[in-house]
Amino acid sequence: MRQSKFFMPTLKEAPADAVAESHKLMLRGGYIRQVTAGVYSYLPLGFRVLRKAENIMEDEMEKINVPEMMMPHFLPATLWQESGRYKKYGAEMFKLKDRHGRESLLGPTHEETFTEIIAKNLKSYKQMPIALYQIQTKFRDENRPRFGLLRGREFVMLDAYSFAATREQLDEQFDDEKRAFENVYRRCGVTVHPVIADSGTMGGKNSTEFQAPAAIGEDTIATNESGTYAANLEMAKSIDTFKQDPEDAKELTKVSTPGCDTIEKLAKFLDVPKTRIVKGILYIADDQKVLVLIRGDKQINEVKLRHLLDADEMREATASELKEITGSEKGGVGPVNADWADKIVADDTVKNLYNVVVGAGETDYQFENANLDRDFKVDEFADIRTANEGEPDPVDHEPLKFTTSIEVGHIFKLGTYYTKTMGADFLDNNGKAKPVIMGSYGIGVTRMLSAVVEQHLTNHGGIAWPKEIAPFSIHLIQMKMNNDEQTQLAEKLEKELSAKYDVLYDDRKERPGVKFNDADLVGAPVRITIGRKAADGIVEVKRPNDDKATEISVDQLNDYLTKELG
RNA sequence: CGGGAAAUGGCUCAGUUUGGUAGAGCACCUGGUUUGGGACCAGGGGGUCGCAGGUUCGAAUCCUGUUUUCCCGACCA
Repeated sequence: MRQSKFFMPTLKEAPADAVAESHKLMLRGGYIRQVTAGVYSYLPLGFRVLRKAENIMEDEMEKINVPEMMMPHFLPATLWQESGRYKKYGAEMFKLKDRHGRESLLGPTHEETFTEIIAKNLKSYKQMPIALYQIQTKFRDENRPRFGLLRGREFVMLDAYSFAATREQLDEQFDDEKRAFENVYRRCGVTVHPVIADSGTMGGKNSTEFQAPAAIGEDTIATNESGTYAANLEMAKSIDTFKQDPEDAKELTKVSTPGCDTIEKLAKFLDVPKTRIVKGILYIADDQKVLVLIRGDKQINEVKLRHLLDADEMREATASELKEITGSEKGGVGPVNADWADKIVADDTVKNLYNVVVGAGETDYQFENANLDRDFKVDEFADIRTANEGEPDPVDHEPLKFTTSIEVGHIFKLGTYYTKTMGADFLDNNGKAKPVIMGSYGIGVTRMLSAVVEQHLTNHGGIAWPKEIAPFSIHLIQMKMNNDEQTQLAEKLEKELSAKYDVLYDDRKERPGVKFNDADLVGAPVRITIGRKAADGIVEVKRPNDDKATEISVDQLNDYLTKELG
């Protein structure tokens, strides 16, 4: 490809809107341009990278015998009403009406569509196990799109769905997909950690996210040193090392604590450690009033809490609800005489505490010396706290380390939720009808590109693309366009190398600085410069992270390229 | 959805406090000089200052509304 014909609008300065390095570089390099919030055009350079990533995915799916197909973007609401997700998905879904007033939507994901096609066309256990996938644009009306391709309202996703007659088949399919995904990430040059994840309110087991550590990730993962434990922070478990020495129960005493509406202030005012305070927070979970208790030094993890309560909708009570229901404002809410609560749940850290401070059910008042069972009751104990960095992991008891990361994939054993609700049955070998067992596997393709760039920034303000997804393998740069020897050599090399590699030949009449800076943004694994010594058959080669170029004779070029590019 | 910030030429930004009819650098066009890490000189084109009202002799600037974008948080099978 001749660069003079290649549309690659580079920018000297990044638009002020861009914050993430990957976003800035993709804008500056002319990979993408924003059309509206969370929606991007893929310019030729970006499109080449996208295509290469997709090709790798297609290759890996082919290897595990999963065929590609394509579902429509435009879907009828009826399909989603069947599964019950039309309402549940809520504001996140782009909804629209056609001229007849029929409700429709732009697909945010395709469980329903795939399940339906299986429900109608797969009838026997003999046809299973089988899996299908597509690579396709998804639409989600995100509340807050951000960081370029990281969270878009329109994005490309690979979504695969497996259909099995038995659990064993599902397990095998799951392992195949997992292996295929790991191959995809490896070939795309993304470092990922498979972590234990939340499978959401639709259920599902073995929920595994592929998390790519990066500076601008939206998630936090907790890992241990030896790699035996890795979990999304919203699911991470840790061991609580705090132990309070047993004490005799003292008399319950009400004390005034003016203005103490946080644990911080309260601990200071009463001069007690936070571990001697139990905080109470009111949650509204599917219209139930749930008082949640946790030791003062810990934070509630709402994902764990939601799982415990098995709630579809759950939120913290508003300030006015709090006052109305408990009679106290923030800080004074506690479990003693909390008859208003439909349920009281507590984190495990609330066990084995003696003479603690709890809210007295009255603004600015606390009880001291409260004791479990004597002064208040708990309906259920569970781990509902957020793990802290440095706490021992639950497997090998090593300190947990937190890392921000990008969720570039999510796989899990979906089970029979969709097949049951949508009637996807098959006959087993006894002629008995059973629901098909599903698995669901997704890669955020465009998001993954952000992750690749975040993980491959160079010291020179450019990108070092992994060779398999680099937009070009070789960037051939001619220094002086009016030098015949250089032109001859460049055109010869362009022709020869193009037979084996993707070559971008910079034939523009630009100054060297301009060409080199653009080359840093293109980020090809090998840059070949044709300059002064062209007549002697000597060129220069450089990789994105090399500080200097190396002179090499044209005869040696093939060996060098084979070594670098294969 | 809650909080914050911003919108002036393709990009980065100044001008807004104190109203007087729009500017710089980069980019672009022409000519010339240059040519190994975003050149220099000269000349030139391009903006009804997000939009709509209002105040005023006069609004980028003041007021009201509105739209859009970004950041933090919540949300995100």
